[in-house]
Amino acid sequence: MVSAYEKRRLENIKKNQELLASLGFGLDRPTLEPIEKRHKKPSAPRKRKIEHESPLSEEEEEVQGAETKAPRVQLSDTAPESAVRRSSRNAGKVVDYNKEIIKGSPVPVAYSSGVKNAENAGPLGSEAGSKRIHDPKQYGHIPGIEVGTWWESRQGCSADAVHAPWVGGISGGAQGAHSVVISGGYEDDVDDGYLFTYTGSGGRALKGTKSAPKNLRTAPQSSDQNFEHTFNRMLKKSCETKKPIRVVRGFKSQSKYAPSEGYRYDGLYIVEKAWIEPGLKEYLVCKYAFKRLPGQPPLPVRATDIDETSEEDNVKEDETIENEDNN
DNA sequence: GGGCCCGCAGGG
DNA sequence: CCCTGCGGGCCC
Repeated sequence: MVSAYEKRRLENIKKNQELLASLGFGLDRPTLEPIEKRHKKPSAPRKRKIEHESPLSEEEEEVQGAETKAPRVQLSDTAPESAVRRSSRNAGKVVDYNKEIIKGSPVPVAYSSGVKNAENAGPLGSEAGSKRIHDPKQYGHIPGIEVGTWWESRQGCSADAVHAPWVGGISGGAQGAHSVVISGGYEDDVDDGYLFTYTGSGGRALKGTKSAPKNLRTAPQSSDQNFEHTFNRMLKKSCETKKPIRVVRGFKSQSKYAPSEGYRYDGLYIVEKAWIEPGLKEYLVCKYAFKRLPGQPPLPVRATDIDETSEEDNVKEDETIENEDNN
C-alpha cells in the first residue's frame, strides 16, 4: 500500500531526475572515493530495498558504482517535515578525527561535526566572535575559502562570507543569488552532486495563525510559492544572468553528496533552468536546476555505512532508506 | 526527544 | 524601520 503522499513524492523525484539527466549530458563528474568502508553493527536483519521506480542514467551509475539507492529521504507519511531535526545529536560525542578525512581531497573533508577547530574548518568560522573580513555580497569564490571547507554550523559559514544568512537558504543581489544552502527541507528535491534540483522559499506560515500566532523561522508549506517572492526572483534572475552561485551542502540533506554533519562548501554552480511545479502537499513551488561549473575539485561522497558509536543513531539513520517495496 | 521561541543578517 | 528565513539552543 502506497500512500498518496508517497506516490506524489516518487513522481516528483522521478520527474526531477529525468530533467537532471537531460541537462547532464556530457558532464564530467569526478568524485572522491569515500573513506574506507565502514563496519556496521550486525543488528536485526534488514530488508534491502531494490530501487526500480527511480532508475538512474547510465552516466550516473558509472559514477555511483554499485550504489543505486534512491535519495535517502524521510518516508513518514504523517509528519515528514518534522522528522529531520537533530541539531543536538553531537553533544558529548567523541569522534576519531583522522578517520574522518578523505584522502585526495584538496582540503581535509570531515564527515562528522565531532571535529573541533579542525584544519578543514573555515578560517573565521572556527573562532567565536570573529569578525567577517570578506563581503558575502559578491559572486564567485570567497578569497581564502577552498572548495571543501567545512563548518560545524551556519554561523561559521556566515562569518567566512560564503553564505551570509544564519537561517535562510538563499542569499543574493540584483544579478541573481550569491549563495544557497542545500539543507534537505524539501523531500522531492534530487541531488546528483554535479546537478541538483532546488526548491524556492516562501509559502510557509511563519507567523502561525490568527488564533495561534507564532514567531517561527521555519514552518510547513501552507501556500503557493511564486517568482515574485524576493529569493525566488533572485534565483530566476540567476538563470538569466548565469552568475556563479556558491553552494553549501548541509547535514540535513539526505543526499550521498551531503556531509553527515555540519556544512560544507562545494563550490560554484549556475542555475540551468527555473520553473514552477506542484510540490508535495498540493502547493506550487518554484524549482531550479543547478549545474556545477567545470574545473573544480571533485565532490566527496558520503561513506555508505556509518560506524556510529551510539547505536540508536545508526538504526534511525538506516531506517530512513527502508521502505515497503511498491510492487 | 520534541516543542517553543530567540538572536542574527539581509532585503525592501 | 519592518519583515523574513530549509538554525539552534533551551526548557520541558
